[in-house]
Amino acid sequence: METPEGIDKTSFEPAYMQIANIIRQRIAKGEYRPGSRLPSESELRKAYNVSPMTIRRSINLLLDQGVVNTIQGSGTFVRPIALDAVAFRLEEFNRIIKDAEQTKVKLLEVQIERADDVIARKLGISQGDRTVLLRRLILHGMDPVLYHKEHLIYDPTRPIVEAEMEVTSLHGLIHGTGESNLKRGELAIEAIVLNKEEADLLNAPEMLPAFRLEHIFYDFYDDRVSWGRFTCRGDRFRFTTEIGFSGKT
Amino acid sequence: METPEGIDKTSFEPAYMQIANIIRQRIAKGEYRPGSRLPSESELRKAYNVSPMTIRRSINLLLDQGVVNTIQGSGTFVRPIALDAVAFRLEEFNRIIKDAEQTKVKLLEVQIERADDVIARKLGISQGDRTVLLRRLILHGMDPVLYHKEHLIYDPTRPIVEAEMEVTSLHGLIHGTGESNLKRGELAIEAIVLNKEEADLLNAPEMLPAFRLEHIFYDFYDDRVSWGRFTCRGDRFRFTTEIGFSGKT
DNA sequence: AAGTGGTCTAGACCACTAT
DNA sequence: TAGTGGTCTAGACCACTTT
Repeated sequence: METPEGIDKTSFEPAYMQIANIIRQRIAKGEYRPGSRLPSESELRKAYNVSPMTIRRSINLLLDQGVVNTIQGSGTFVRPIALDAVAFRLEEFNRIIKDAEQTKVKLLEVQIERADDVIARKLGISQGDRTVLLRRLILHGMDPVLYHKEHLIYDPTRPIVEAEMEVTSLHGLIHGTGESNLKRGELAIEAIVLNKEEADLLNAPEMLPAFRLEHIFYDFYDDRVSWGRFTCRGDRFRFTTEIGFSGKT
Repeated sequence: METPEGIDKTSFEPAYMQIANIIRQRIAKGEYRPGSRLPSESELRKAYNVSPMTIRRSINLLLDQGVVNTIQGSGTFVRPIALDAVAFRLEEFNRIIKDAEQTKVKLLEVQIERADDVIARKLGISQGDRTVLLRRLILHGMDPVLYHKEHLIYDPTRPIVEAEMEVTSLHGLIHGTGESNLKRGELAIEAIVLNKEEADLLNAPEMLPAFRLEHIFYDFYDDRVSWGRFTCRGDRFRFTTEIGFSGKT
């Protein structure tokens, strides 16, 4: 039995969130151990003096966050930390850009180019078809941090300037502002060493370890629109994340 | 106004999930466009003939999945795809291991070692303190795919075998089975080139681009327990993910 | 049979936004 | 002021697991 732990019903923070946070903190403190069963929903309901649906939402929150596991008819269990739950977010990657005033995008090249075999295959078009080649350098202060090379399928009905604004305006793409004609995308991160072109632009030694983020975007007809790659120095960047029970949201 | 779109209340799939899926499919079809407003909750409630809480759960689901955005008092809006929502999951990394029968873990070394300056700093102990060094090779068939080097803080009250089983049993760690004394961890992915030790073990050329996954784990006293790194060939592995509206869950 | 999680109802009240 | 999302109640019924 729990002490009717005080949740503040007048607070800005909704009850279900307060309860979820309290439970998470109790796990972090070691009161509820990984692998063990939480008090049942009806016990929790009495302890916090709320309705079933509210306790349900708390548990659902913790479930979504991967903090607990539920087995119907059996109970709710604290989930031990596991590597297969780990996710690396691209936010980190974007902090470079988010900086705003410090960050400038330099357009190195905009050009119509005939697709070679690689580009044709990646974009699902025929060799020799026209594409728009875009090359950009993202600078942080005077420092080049990100090199972006992208091929758009050339659409004669859409002027290049507009295509550039809409599809590849970095800010829009990264932070998802405004309307978009893109339905979905596929992304991949590779470990590489810089080639000469990339090394020159990033002001780095050739053969330096680096990350390459490859992307393909599709429109609402499921046709490919763009293929491209971001490259960044491996010695100036790492993807980081945390798992487990840290107390707060 | 919507046609009272049929949701099957006798189905295995709960109503709130059916509705969320229908809405997601409508977005994928282009019926609801990115940036535009969804029908209001009361409209949806009438259209699907369910109670407010049920429609609420559907919207909450889509919210959690990053499919929509809500603005109180204004409406629910379809979220344009954005790179800052992208997450790369380590599942991919683990598929290598999950394969089970094909996969074998070869323990190369277990040894007590005095901490040098790097290890001491990483584990928050003093130089010269004892640690347990573990070196493992994960093989897929005959093929070495992953090299793991880990340092545990030496705990004289816990025999090495047990420490090895508990803290670093790879299966437990990765899939989160059983009980665990680990509270949280910090992880980072670096782009590197293989050093001689790694190249030899992974049967790869030195200087090959590679990923390194560094990890630190903490116990419930917030003391560091283990520091280690997984290394894998960059030419045999990439992290992949998708964003956007693909229709299904 | 008793206890557990899972879904759902039909309202209520509140906070916020648009007009 | 009317419409929107956000929270919450107090029950009901179901499916499942444990004993």
